[in-house]
Amino acid sequence: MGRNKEFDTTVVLRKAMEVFGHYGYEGTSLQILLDGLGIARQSLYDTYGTKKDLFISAVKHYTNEKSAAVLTRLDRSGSVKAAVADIFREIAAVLKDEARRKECFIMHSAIDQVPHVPEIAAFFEQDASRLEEAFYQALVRAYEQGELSERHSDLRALARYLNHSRYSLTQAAKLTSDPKVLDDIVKVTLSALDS
Amino acid sequence: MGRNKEFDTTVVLRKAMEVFGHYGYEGTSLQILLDGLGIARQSLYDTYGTKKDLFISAVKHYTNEKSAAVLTRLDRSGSVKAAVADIFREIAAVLKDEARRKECFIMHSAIDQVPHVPEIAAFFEQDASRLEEAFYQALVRAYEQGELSERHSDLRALARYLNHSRYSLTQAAKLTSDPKVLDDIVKVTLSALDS
DNA sequence: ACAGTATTAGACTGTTTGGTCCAAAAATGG
DNA sequence: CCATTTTTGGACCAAACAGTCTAATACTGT
Repeated sequence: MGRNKEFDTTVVLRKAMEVFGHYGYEGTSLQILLDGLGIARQSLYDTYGTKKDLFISAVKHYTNEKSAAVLTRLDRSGSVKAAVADIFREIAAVLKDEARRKECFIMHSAIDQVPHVPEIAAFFEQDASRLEEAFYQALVRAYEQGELSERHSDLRALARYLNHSRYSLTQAAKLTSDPKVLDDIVKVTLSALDS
Repeated sequence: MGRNKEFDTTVVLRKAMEVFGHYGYEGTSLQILLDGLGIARQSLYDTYGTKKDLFISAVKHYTNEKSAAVLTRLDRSGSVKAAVADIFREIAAVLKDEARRKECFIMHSAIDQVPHVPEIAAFFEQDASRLEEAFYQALVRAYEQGELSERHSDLRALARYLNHSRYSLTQAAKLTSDPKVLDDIVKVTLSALDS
């Protein structure tokens, strides 16, 4: 019994990503936040807790979603190089889409808060090691399948590089609105796997 | 005549980079800023103007310094690949140095402000195109010197990639304190120039 | 000594901040 | 109808904010 929630909490969470991504965590005043979410002050506090709580929830939700997509693709059998190419081209596609790119910028605000919010620091550390390991295992499989040449001696370094490059594309997107630049960066990034 | 300035304005500017780099632009209160700079409130306003003015000055000073170093190395005759390797290994060295890395993080705060401070946006746009062009010209020379193989057909893309990678290393440093990870990323990044 | 400038600490101001509280309206299931 | 819950807007608060101003002190070249 009682009234039902009127808004979809994950839809609002997505709006929070956009707002925090645009203004940064500290740059987002409560008023800006509420305007962006389209809900009332009390609804925010009842549903998500404080501004910081909402921020952490949004960061985690965003990261989990993106990481899950990467893990899924890497776990598919078949060409690993094709899977990695898929992953990066998908990221580029999102960053070139005026509507979908907005929420990605919460990543930038989140990295900003790493030194000040231990919970976010710990979360990113765990996520990064999980992803690095997934890339590494995929690269081992690629090697066994004969997809890599003797040029790729250090698969650990390659795994770290791929995971880092994933994040850094968002930064590039914030600095340029030219889709060609993003495509160029992805193209050269992927060439690290060429023979 | 009259009393002389007691503090070196570029030394204080460097401290500003560290403070803004650590707390972000919005996250830096005037009190934190003054404590970090070690000067009085009035000295700040007399010497640099408002908080935003100081921030812009610090960003420009940092960027100009780093860009000049890159341009100098690229303009040297001799191996271009060696010059590029030098540039990236120097960046990694700074980011691994607990003392020198701090001021680099102002870059992150600066990118944060790109959508909100037109002066910074314009400045970065100009700086990026200048650097991209320098990398491109260097790569053309490398090609003419026989340093590149037929694998490197798109020198424009390679130039954009190198310039982007330069920035992105700072982001990587903010996410990990493991120097090995930075070395790995640099190693693979440079392998984009291998035959 | 003197005029000019720099430095400092602190008072002060009007605004904005994140967060709480309240009360009334609206929806829900029993 | 009724108890329960959500939603909403606005009142409210103490704290923090950026920036200005003042007044006293310290240094400098003439």
